[in-house]
Amino acid sequence: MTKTVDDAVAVLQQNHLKITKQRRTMLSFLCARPDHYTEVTQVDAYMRDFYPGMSHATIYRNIKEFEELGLVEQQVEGEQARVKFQCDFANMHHHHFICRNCGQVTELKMCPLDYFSDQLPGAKIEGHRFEMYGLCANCAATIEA
Amino acid sequence: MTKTVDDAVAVLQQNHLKITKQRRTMLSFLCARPDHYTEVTQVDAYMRDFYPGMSHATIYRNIKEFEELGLVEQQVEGEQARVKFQCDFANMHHHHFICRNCGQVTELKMCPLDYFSDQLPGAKIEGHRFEMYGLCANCAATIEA
DNA sequence: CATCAAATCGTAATCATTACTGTTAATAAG
DNA sequence: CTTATTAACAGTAATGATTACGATTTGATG
Repeated sequence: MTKTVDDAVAVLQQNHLKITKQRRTMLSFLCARPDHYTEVTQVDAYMRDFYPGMSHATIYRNIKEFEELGLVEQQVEGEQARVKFQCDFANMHHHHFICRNCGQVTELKMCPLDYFSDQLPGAKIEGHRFEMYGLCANCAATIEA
Repeated sequence: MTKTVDDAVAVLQQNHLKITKQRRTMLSFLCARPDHYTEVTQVDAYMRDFYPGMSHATIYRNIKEFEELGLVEQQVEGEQARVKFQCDFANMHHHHFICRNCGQVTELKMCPLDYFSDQLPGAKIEGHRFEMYGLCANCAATIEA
């Protein structure tokens, strides 16, 4: 079920987007960090190191396009945005637990929406956001020691 | 239980912060918009209109201080930050449903954390974020018509 | 290979937020 | 009430992420 760079490139093709070496490198970079949100500024720094003189605009535009295709997930929380390779393009609805130490993402099953919708009679619920953070089991064990 | 500007000012006093006319005006502005998140840029615009030549820094600094005292709630979602007068300084744990049309905030009872903690054995959950948005009952009825 | 639209570059703009420094004014003590 | 102290403020300018734009390059297609 976990997708690879080639899977992502195939999606680009299917949508008549051009396969450039920059895009391939970006996807490769993101794909190498599965289950981790990476700060967009770090993606930017890496790309501009890899392709000296690469434009900021290109990087941000590509992230936006990748997101529209479901290849990555973006999160705009506070200061700067973060982005994560979407290992499962199927776009299943899910929520995340994010470890503040190692950055690992755990997908949660079940959605809290079910428990709340009956508190809002008449309202039309269009979306929601749910996220948990802390220390994953590994880091919790390590740090406590 | 709903707090007023004077209650907020009292908190400033208790914490040995000075009561300036700027701060009073800010709190008054925010207090007049209960259950609504206001964009910080709008607070900024209003204050600089009220006190021509007022400094951006003062406004942002005050919001941060108000937040530390629990007088307001801040939300940094995407583009610009939003802020809301905290009618209940008691800092009870709760979540929000936010109407995208009128901006009304409904506080939700019950916290989804309970339903998820057992999915993360060993992890140390330090925080979470939950939010729902859409149309409140009033707006849903009006817009549908 | 030739074509053409899509991607990219490179520069500069935008815009929210913050640093910094000298000045003002709220508070508490006399 | 007067004064001393120091937080709060004004004003200017910086920062830093993100985007606009015009010129150039390059991937896809035949």
